[in-house]
Amino acid sequence: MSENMHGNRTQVVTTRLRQMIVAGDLAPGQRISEREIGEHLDGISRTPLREAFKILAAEGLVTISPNRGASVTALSMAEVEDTIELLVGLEGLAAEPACARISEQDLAAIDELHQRMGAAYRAEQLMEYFELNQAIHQHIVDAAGNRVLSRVYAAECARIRRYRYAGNRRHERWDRALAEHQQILGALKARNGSLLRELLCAHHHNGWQISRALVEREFAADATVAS
Amino acid sequence: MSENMHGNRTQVVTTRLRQMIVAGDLAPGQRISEREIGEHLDGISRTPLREAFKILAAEGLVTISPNRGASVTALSMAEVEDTIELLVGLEGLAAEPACARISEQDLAAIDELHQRMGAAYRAEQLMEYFELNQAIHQHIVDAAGNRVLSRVYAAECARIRRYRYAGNRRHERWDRALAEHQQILGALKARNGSLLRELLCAHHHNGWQISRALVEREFAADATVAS
DNA sequence: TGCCGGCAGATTGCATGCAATCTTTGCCCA
DNA sequence: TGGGCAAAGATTGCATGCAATCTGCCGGCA
Repeated sequence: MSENMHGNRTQVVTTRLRQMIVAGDLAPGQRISEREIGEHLDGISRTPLREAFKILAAEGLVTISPNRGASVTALSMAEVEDTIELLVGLEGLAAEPACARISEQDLAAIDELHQRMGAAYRAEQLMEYFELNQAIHQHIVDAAGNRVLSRVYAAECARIRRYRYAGNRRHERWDRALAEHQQILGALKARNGSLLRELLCAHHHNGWQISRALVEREFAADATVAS
Repeated sequence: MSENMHGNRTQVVTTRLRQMIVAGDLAPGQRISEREIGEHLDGISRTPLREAFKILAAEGLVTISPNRGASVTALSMAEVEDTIELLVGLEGLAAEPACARISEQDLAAIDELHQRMGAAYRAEQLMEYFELNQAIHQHIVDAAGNRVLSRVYAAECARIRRYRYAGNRRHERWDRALAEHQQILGALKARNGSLLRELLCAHHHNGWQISRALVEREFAADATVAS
């Protein structure tokens, strides 16, 4: 099956490492030894691995220290908050054009995601719920039709994904978040840009208030491990 | 002086290549052969070069095609416009917090940049004027105190720097731009965030109207070369 | 003349070897 | 016993070699 493997080892390991970091399989701050991870990933050699590290470093997912190699980037609380503030701002920028430009087809697609998120909520499937939630927000941003905005939004989401996920472990807020999403969808369908912007902003504000404590606890745990 | 060169070749060539691309020494679309550029840059070997390419690709400055190597990313007009729209949006996001948080020291620093930009205008030094202009906008964004916002803004600026520069070749608008900057500085000093946001938005809108034709001509020229 | 197949040169993708640097261990001495 | 130093082992940084792929050219054929 995998006979012809010339030309995409770097690509493959970059994607796998990115997934592992974003999903939290590798803990923040954890050192990644070239040889060690290489043997763990199909016995890949060091060259494509090193290239993957450089890419992920440019994305902010790993940090490279000279002569000391790569480690999973450990963000500070301040950095996570700055990033979330930016993400909210970006969604705000997307709101008006998204309302103006979104197609019926994309509206239906988001609607379906919303339905599936509701199902995940009822089944109490955390991961599924979380990913659908993220997907909905990404789709709204995409609807604005600005490729660069979409790319930046996706990249910054990935960078802090692990931390936000930690902040969603408790589902106390899920029902309220669902209701807010319902409103958001309504504003989008009504093509009311300014309302959509306010709803999105409030949605994140509410969400972050709850998540924050959990994320802080996560930070404390990481600090313990790291010491 | 440069005896001990172990451990930063990748870093060095990445920086040099980035400068060359951003400044336009390498034309958009131009293929970059590993061996060729390696010999041109101190006879560096291919390994650090390839790592540099991966980094610059992640930044969007070069494009890597499988088995065909790296080339300077050639942006479409739409991509440049999307990026500028995003940059304006980001400045808009920065306006309020910048007004709220900027220190007298940073205000003075921006003021000095503004003075120097005026001097460059009178001396008709295009490059100097352009760079000071960019620096002022970056400082305003930085003043908002959101590191992530600053980083994203800087990265996207770099990506389209070459195109914007092309749009500034004519200095018909320089005097008006200077006057607008004066107003912008005033709003910042008065800590009037909403006014600052509007001024910034109008400033870019005006500027882009003028630049656009020149950038389009540049595109036409590039297309001719590329064909 | 125009098109297609295939061969040769060039180029990229990856593995590996060597040198420089870092880390750890263990010894010596106070 | 504790601190400091040195040497060995481990790890990264880079150069280079080889295999896979691409590009361009040339001859053959319709």
